[in-house]
Amino acid sequence: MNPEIISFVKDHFTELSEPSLQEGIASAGVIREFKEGEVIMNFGSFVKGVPLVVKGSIKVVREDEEDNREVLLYFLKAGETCSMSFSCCMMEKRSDIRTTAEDDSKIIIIPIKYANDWMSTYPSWRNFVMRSYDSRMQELVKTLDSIAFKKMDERLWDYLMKRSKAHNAKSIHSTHQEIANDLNASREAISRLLKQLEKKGSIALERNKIVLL
Amino acid sequence: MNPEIISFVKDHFTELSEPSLQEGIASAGVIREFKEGEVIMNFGSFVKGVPLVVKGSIKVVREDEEDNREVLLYFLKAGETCSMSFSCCMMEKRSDIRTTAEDDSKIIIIPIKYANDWMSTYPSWRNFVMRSYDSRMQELVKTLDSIAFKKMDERLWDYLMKRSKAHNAKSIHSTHQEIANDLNASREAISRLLKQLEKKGSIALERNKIVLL
DNA sequence: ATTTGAATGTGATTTAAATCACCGATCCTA
DNA sequence: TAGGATCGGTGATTTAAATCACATTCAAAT
Repeated sequence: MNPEIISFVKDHFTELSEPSLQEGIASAGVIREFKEGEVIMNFGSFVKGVPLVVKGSIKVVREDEEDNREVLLYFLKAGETCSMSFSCCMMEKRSDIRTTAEDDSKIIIIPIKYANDWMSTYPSWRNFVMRSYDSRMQELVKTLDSIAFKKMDERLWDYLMKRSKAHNAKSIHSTHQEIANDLNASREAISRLLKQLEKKGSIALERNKIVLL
Repeated sequence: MNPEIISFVKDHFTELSEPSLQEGIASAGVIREFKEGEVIMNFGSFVKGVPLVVKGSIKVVREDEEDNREVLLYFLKAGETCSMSFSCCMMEKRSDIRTTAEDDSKIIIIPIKYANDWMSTYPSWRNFVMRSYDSRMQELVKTLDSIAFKKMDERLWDYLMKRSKAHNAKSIHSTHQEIANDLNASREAISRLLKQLEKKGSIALERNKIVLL
């Protein structure tokens, strides 16, 4: 039983307000920390538990079956959980996603057994899980929209906004190539569009860094 | 209490095997039928219950916020449920999708209250719901992959396969324009690609109809 | 301080698909 | 059966982005 966990839950998961559930999380949960860039879970690995993010920002991507190209699914920040992982461990199947820490991050891992039991015992847990499924689903559909309908310039802008939100900072630390990968675009196209944004005065470009204005 | 429902459940939802759950579904559920092309649920409407598909094929699409373009999300067939609807009614919010009957279809509607209660009482129901969330999620991600990585010819072929599977038939009854809408492409492009497929001997083209060979 | 490799900038070319502009064929209905 | 509407076919043009081919800039290591 880890009292630190209780305060994390109170801070970031207000919905999970039953004291006995909070105690359950504090007893069953394990805190894990990841450095920026560190891979939390890779393709093909078994998921040992449900992750509750308490600090930082997690990037969730999926790898294409044929090629080894990636699709960015979404970012997770404090107060959120990964529904994909959730269903993975419910179904006891291998992960088809990869999660990496975008920033230094802290996560509470809830072993499957508890996550599952609580679905019947705690309405608030059940609700939390359902709500989280729902919002992940919404995210996915929005991403779909975006890829289907929008042109690169708008997608890039949306992406910069999303990342800035996930980090809660106005500067984004990565190379044009990395951004191009996330958007499934060419590095040149991204460089040119970023230049345009810079000319418009929306951003400032530095090496390995983009500052939103 | 409707004995017809029990047999539908036994036939198509084998996972839901507890007799008391089956009886619950038979008591609480309402059978609704829809003709081909009929709109089952529209954008913005409140979702009154969870739909279990027992016959036919349901098309689930989402409308873009800005333009009024549509994205095809997936097809549902007998034995499946719409997670989107599920979360909609759990959250008691308006639908952001539209579902239409692709074929003449039959659906059992489970009122929210029961669908929700059963989450705690019946592990098999809970599992069914979770599994369904999972597979819808998978579908979405696959669609995402497809839009992000594949070229029109391949997407078209996948689409034809998917529709043929959903209908369980080797002929597809729609116009090139309708297919173009689903794939978010131009009618001309689809016509040309279909012609190519015909030349390769994969399909035969008729007015309003495509036959897979 | 010089090298070396990664990050970025930029022009030229190619490509998939959208768009535009029209055609004829087929169906429906008055 | 005549006439409009819908469906499908096809060429020409335009467009967004990928790709190719470099040049430049920067930062860190030798």
